[in-house]
Amino acid sequence: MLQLFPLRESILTQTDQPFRNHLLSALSPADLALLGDLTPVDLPLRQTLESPDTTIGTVYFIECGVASVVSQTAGRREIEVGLIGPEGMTAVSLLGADDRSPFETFMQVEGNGYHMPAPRLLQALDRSPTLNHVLMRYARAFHIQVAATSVSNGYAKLEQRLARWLLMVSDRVGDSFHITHAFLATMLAVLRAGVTLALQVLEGRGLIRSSRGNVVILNRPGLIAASNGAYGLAEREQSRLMQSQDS
Amino acid sequence: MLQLFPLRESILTQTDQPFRNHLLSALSPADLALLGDLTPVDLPLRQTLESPDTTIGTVYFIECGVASVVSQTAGRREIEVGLIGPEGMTAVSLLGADDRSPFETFMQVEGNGYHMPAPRLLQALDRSPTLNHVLMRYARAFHIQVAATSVSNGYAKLEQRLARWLLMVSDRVGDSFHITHAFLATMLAVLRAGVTLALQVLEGRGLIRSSRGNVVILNRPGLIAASNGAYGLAEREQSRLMQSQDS
DNA sequence: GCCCTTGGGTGCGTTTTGGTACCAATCGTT
DNA sequence: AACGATTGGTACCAAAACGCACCCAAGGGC
Repeated sequence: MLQLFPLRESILTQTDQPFRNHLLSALSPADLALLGDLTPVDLPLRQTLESPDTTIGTVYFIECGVASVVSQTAGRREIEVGLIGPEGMTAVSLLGADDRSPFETFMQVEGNGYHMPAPRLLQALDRSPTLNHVLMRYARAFHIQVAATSVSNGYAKLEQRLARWLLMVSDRVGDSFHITHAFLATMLAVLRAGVTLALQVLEGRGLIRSSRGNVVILNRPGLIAASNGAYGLAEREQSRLMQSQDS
Repeated sequence: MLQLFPLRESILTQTDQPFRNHLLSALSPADLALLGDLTPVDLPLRQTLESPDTTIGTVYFIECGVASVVSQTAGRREIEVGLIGPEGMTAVSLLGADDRSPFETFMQVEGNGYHMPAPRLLQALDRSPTLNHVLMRYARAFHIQVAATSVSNGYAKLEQRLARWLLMVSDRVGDSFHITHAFLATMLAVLRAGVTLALQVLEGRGLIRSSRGNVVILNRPGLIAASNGAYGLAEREQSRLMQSQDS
């Protein structure tokens, strides 16, 4: 059977890899050397990793935690367009021949990772086709994720979108994590009260457990079913795109 | 003042450029030569340009018309994730180190363009950094457009999303075009009746004129206002990304 | 002309979500 | 222990969208 969640598996399994970040651990020693000094950093809640319309100076590789890529809408509201965890990196713009992004990226679930100067990454990309390939494939997976979010926003009900979001986060940080209803509401661009209701429904079905500021995933297949197809596409594609470099 | 719609302007203005496609007309003679035989093709309504989960064999450069990139959702419904016109090309996946896409691309407003074999494009990309740069910047603009669609799907009302869609199409084919309510409903993943209502509202305000199978944009600034911020971001970014190669 | 297909307009009840407000529970701090 | 801030639960009404169903109108082909 096709392994659909290599991301999830590797996060939950203790490995002897030096890196928990999938990109870093997929790179050859030569490519890692090209990246140079990867500085370890703590990534506390709400820390900004990338500011809108600003030249990107620093690239982050997340080892643990989740960052959200959000758009500021006209009405000052925010909405999430993408989500980054240990499977990826920030600064995907740099892989698209751009030096900035109209979106903001900040930590949604605290953790840690590495960072490095953006120019150094560009230099390394220029010199190593293999590095380029690995990161490019990740960028591709990220773009598909964004498209899948668009689809989800377009036709899925709140409850289904919520289920998808919880699954995506649990893929990246495990089955238990800290998150508030208000934060969730912002990311999904819905009312906080609506999130409360939807969480209660999911909890009523035994799919999750929710206490003050925390969510625990209890029944993953059930949650996937509850997402009604909203969850899955991006994850299959991510898996497909990463396979070539895992083998 | 910053020219926000170079795309639109160049479509409406008769030029002596050999190509109406922005990418092709931005390429140097050397890069064009590298692409080799660009075959002219008519692109009738509903013609498939790219099939989901299938190796991409052909790349299309649209000269006139609009193609939709759509996702097939769980319930067999379709929803648009992106839109391609004379500013761009299909097969953006190829620029992301991928050979396929989970989405389908087909003509939404008929027109014509050029096509070429995908392997030839890959070869050319490999040989010309300048070609690579131009197409990469377009891919970047496209990805931002997809993200903007996600935002629009997430928080905008039907009427605003509709206004955005009409504006995006008019940017690409001019102020009058053929489209049915049912098609619009599918693209926006809403009920056909809802589209009828929303079109009537827009028409009532004198922003458009809608007759059987046709829409005419009458008041562009008004429509932009009606989109309530849903339209604009992707277009500004497109403009920014294309500037470097226009100069 | 006539039929038939396609596209558009409308009505109505239901479901979902938005908007707003207010209260209760929990937590950290003083 | 007391307090304030954060977080979660709930209620109520309005707006929006869904899901049907049904009819009308415009065009095309015969």
